[in-house]
Amino acid sequence: MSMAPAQTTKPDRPYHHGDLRRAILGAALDVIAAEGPAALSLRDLARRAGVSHAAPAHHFKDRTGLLTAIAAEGFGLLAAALKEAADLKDAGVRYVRFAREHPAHFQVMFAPGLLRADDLELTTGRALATDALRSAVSGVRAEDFGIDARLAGVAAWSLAHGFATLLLSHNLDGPVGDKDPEEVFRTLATTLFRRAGLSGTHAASAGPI
Amino acid sequence: MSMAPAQTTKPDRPYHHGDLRRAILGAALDVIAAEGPAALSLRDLARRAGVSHAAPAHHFKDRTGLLTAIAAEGFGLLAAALKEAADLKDAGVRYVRFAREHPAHFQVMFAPGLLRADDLELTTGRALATDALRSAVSGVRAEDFGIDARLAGVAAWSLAHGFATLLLSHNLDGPVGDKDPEEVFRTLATTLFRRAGLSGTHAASAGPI
DNA sequence: CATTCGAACTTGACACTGACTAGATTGCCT
DNA sequence: AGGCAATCTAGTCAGTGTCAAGTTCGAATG
Repeated sequence: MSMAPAQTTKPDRPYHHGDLRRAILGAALDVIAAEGPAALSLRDLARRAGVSHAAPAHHFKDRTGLLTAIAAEGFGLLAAALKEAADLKDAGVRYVRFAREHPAHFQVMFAPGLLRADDLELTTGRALATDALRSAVSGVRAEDFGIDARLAGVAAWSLAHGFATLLLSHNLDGPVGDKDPEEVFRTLATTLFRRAGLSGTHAASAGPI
Repeated sequence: MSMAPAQTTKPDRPYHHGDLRRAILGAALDVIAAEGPAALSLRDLARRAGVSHAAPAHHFKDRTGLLTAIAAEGFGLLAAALKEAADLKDAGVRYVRFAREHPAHFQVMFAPGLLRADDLELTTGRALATDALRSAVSGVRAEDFGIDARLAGVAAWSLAHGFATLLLSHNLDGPVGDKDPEEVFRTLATTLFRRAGLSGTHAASAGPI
């Protein structure tokens, strides 16, 4: 939201913006959160930052590059959030919280058609996040669940991802109402995973990471 | 571009295309399934159908109208598929199958930023689908599940939607591998919902949360 | 301190897109 | 047949992403 159009009398950023990359990213996140990735325009972002229309292209090669940078940053943030999860259920709650706190990142992260799939920062960020997710699942023992632990991870991920996605697309406004979504999800996950032996209480032997 | 005789070579569609609306829809579904909704261009669709660049605008007012029509059609198809579900788990399997068989519809249906929210066909289609989903959940009894039946619906929908979404975005290529996704989901749903009393058969009641 | 050098940014241009308008063509209906 | 409404064409306008070439500035180098 930087309101400074750099209108002269700005000795520290007369020509160079100073932190244009961050300014563009921030504006892009605002637009995406409000109107979706489709409504994003590089020229509009440049206008908001008070720079010329082609300035963004110097920091992000093109539109896809900007989206890819956002997705990579999102995976990094998600990995950091998941890394501190106590157990699988907590990881799910953190997943939902991440989607609510960073809706723009979340949307872009799972829109592969908008990203440069072979980007280095993106792939490493994604690897970090999947590692964090995998370690959260590591506390699950196959005999407790009845199926492959990998499948338990798929189940947990699907539940959290579906809940987060439906939440962001306003498809749960009715059922969830004004209740705290994270609390609703916690109830859901507890009920579904409890009797399946995934409550995480007795699986403390396998620490995180 | 094209000179005088233009398309010709098509005796059965000299001036009027015959079924341009369906042709545009079909081409749009192909493009979306292959490259996502962002890569969709009305002019490109017109080119594929061999008509002028403004012809699609008569059938769908604008780009948003086209996407909205696709979403409405998708909700209708989904409602039809869910209506024949035997129980909640079967409904989930059908949900996943729908996403795999109609990936373009599925993507657009849950991208509210691309749609005209107050469109009549869209809202009625969505109502049909949610009714079908609700009736699939109606077999669930609260005392069997430990929580509100409405929340059971949210859980089931989240699981199926998350699985389908991750599948379409190629995030489950590793875990699922070459196995049949619907079979994997059936296993997942069975394991998660069995002990929670949602298998479709009556299950033993148990203590609350 | 002066020079150079490269990164950050600007300017200008091109092809493309969605949206709008007016007009041409066609099939259908009475 | 005549007319009418749906269908499609053709032209235009503003907006967009991207490329190429210039311009400005900070900082390292001599």
